[in-house]
Amino acid sequence: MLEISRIRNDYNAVVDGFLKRHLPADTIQLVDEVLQQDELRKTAQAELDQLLARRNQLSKEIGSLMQQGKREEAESMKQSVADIKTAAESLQDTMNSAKERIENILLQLPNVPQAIVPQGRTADDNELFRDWKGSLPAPGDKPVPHWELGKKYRLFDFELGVKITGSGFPLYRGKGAKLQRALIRFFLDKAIDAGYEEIIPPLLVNEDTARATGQLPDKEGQMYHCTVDNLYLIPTAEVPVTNIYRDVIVQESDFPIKLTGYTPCFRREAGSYGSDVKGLNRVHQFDKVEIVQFQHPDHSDKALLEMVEHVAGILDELGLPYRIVRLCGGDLGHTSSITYDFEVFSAAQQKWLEVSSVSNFETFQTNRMRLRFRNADGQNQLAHSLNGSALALARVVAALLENYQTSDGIEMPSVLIPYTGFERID
RNA sequence: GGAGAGUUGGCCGAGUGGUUUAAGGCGCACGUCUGGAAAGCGUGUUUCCCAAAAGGAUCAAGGGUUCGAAUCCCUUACUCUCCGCCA
Repeated sequence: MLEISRIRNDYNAVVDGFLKRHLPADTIQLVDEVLQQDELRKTAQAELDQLLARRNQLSKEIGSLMQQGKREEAESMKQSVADIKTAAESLQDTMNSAKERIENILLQLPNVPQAIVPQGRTADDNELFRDWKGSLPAPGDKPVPHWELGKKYRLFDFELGVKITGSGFPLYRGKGAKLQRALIRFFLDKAIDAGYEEIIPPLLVNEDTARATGQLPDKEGQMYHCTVDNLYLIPTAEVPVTNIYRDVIVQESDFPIKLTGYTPCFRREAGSYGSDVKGLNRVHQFDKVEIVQFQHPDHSDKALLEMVEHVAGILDELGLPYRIVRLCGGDLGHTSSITYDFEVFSAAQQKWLEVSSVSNFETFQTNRMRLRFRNADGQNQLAHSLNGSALALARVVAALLENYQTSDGIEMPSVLIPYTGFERID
C-alpha cells in the first residue's frame, strides 16, 4: 500500500509511474480522489479534535462542580456537552467514511515503478538484463520433454495426482522425490551460507497476514481459501515469512534482516490452460525456497542486486542455461517497484521458463505491515522489504531433466550429488 | 468439543466511574557522582493524526451507557488452565 504522504508530496512522480504501468485512466483518477478524501479527512479531524478538547475540558469542570456540591451549575453544563456530542458524531461519520474510502483506494493502487524500470506494455517489452552467453541445446538433438522422462524413469506421476487430488497436483516418487528433496536442501544451504536465517512457517495464514503482503484483496482468487476457518493456503513463503515483522519496530542496527524458508506453494491458477500448463510448467502445488530481506531504504537497491547474484550463482552451479529479464512497467506485479525474472531454457520445449522473480517492494509492503525502524533522528521510518525465489522447484526440475538427459539416463549436476546420493537417473 | 480464567506501555505489574495527567518496578537513554566503573541520585522513555505548537486518539478489536469509561453493558478475536480427543 502506498503511503498517502507520498501521493501528497510526489503527485507527479506517482501519476507518471502509473502511466508507465499503463493503468486505465479511471484508476489513475483515483489518485486525485484519494487526495480529495484526504483533505476532507484532515479538515474533519481538526474540527473534531477541537470539539473533543472542549468536551474534555467541560467534563473536568463538571466533575469538580459535582465534588463541590454545585449540582445546579453542573446540570446546566451538561446540556452544552450534549450539543458538542451531536456535532462530534456527525464529524466522526464524515471522517470515518473518508478514511474508509482512502483505505479502499490505496489498496487498489499499485507500487510506483523505479526510474530504471523499462517502458513497455507486455512481457514482450521486458528488457534483457543479462543474456545467456553459452550455446543452447538445439531442437535437432531431439530432447525428450520432462513429462515423458518422468514417466520413463518413474520420477513423478500426474495421473496419481489427479486420482488423489486433481490436475496440477503432481506426485513425486523414487529418485524423483529424492531429487526434489536434494534441491530443497541445496537451495536452503546456499541461502544459509549467504547469511539468511532459516524459517519453517505455517502454511495456512489468516486474513490479516494475506492482506499485509498484498495478496488480499489483489489476488484473492489465486489462493486456496479454507472458508470454515477463514484461512488461506500460502501461495509463497513470502507471505508468512514477511509477516514475522508485521507491527514491529526494529533498530537501524538490526539491518539487514535476512530470512529464508522452504515451503510448498499453493496456487489456484484459475483460468490457465494450454501448453503452458503441460507437465511441471504450471501446477497448483510446487516447492520453493524463498529469500526475504528487510533493509534500510538507502541500501535496498544494493540488496536487490545481491539477491539477483545469489540466484544467478545457484543457476551457474546447476549448470542450467538462464537469462535475466528486467520487467517493464506494464508487466510489473502490483506490489513491486522493480523486478528481475530468471528464466531457464527448456531443451525439449525450446522455450524459456520463469524460475525466479526477485523484487524490491520498497515501503509498499512495510507500510501495510507497519514495519518501521528508528532512524538516526529518532523518528520511526518504514523499512524496505525485498524477496525472491531461490528457487522454485518444479520448473527447475523440468529444465534439469531435459537438459541433462542422455540416450540412456539423466546425469546429475556435480553440486547435487552429495544431496541426491546418486550420480544419474536410469 | 466441554468448563473456567485472562488480555493494561519495550517487559513485569497496580488500577471497580472524576487529583489516572495510566501508580510502582525492571529495562533503556542522558546527566550527576567517580581516577574509571558499579551502586546511589536526577531527568527522560507507548504509538498514531496534524507542517508544527496547542490539541486529539490510543489500556485486545468494535459497538453501547454516561456530562465523563482502562473501569459498567453487549459482540468478536486471541491467550492460558483443566477435561475430552489426538500424531
